[in-house]
Amino acid sequence: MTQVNIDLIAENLITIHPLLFKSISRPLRHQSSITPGGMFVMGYLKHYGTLSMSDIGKCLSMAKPHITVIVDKLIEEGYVERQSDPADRRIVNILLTEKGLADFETIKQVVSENLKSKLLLLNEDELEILSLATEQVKGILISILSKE
Amino acid sequence: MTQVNIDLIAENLITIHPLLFKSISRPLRHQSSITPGGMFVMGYLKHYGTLSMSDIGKCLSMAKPHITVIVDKLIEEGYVERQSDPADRRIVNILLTEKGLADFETIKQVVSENLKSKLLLLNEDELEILSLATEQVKGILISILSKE
DNA sequence: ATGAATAGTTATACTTTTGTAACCATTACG
DNA sequence: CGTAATGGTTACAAAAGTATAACTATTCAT
Repeated sequence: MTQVNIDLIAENLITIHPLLFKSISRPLRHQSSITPGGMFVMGYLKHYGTLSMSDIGKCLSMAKPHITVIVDKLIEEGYVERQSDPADRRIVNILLTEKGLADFETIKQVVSENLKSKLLLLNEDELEILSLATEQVKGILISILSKE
Repeated sequence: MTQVNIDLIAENLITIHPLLFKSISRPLRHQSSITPGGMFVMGYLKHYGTLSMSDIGKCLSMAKPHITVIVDKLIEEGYVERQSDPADRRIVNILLTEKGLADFETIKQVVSENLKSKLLLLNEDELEILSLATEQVKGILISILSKE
C-alpha cells in the first residue's frame, strides 16, 4: 500500500517533468542569455549562499568539468565569483555577485510571466490547491533530492 | 492576493524544475538508450494516442525539424511509427508501437527506481501528502500547459 | 485555376550538454 | 617523508538540443 503510493508519486513526477521543461527551460532560452544549466547553478547558490565546485556538481549530478564550463560563463557575465577557501586551498567556493542575485531574480520574474499567463486561466479554488500542493512538493523534494 | 498566490506558485515550480531534471533526466541518460527528448515525445504519445508532427512540436514547444530528428531516432529503435493521414495527406501521424509502449513503461520503471529509493526516506504521512500534492499539480498543469 | 498557407523534411550551423582522460595543486594518511 | 586521495582545471570528442532557411507536397481560398 505504501508501495502503491510510491509508484504513483514517481509516475506523477515523471509526468510533471516535461511540463516544467517546456514552460520554464524553453522560455528561459528565448528571453534571457542564460542557459538552463547556469540558471540551475544560480538557483542552488541563491539557496545555499556558497558552494564549492564539487558541491554544485553533486547538487545537479553533473561532472566537474561541466561545472567549470558553466561557472566560467557565469563569471564572464559577472553573475558569480570564485573565492579560494582559506582552510583548504584546493577548494574553490562560488557565490553570487550582487548583479548575479539581482539578474537571477529578474530572469525568474520574466520566466514567471509565461507561467503566470497560464495560471491566470485557473479559478480561485484551483489556485489555492496548486499553491499548497506546489509548496508541499517543493518542500519534500528539496529534503530528499537536493544534496548528493 | 490572487497575485501573491500566482507569484508563489511560479516560484515553487521554478524551484521544483531542477530537482526533477536531476532525478529524472539524468538517470534516464545513464540507464537507457533513450534521450530526454525521445522520452518526452513518447510520454505525449502515450497520453494522446496519436499526434501529428506539428502537434508534438506544440506539446513540447520544439521546432519541427527537431521533432523530425527525434522521431527518426525513435523509429530507428522501433518505438514509434509514421502513418500518413488519409484525410489530409500532408499530415504524418505518429503513434507508439507495441514495443515502444512496452519499453516506455519499462524505462519509466527503471527511472522510478531512482526516485523511489529517495522516496523511501519519507514517512507515511509525508508520502500521503506528496501523493495527493503531485496528483493535484499534475492534473492542473496538464490542463493549462500541455497543449499549444 | 492560381496563389497563399500548412505540414513536413532536409540541410546547415551553432550552442549546450555529456563523458573521459590527463594533469596540477593541495591535503590526508601510512 | 612519500604515496594516495581529493578538488579543480584543461583538453578533447561526441551527442543532444536549438534555430533558420530552403524545399516538396498538399490543401485552402478566392
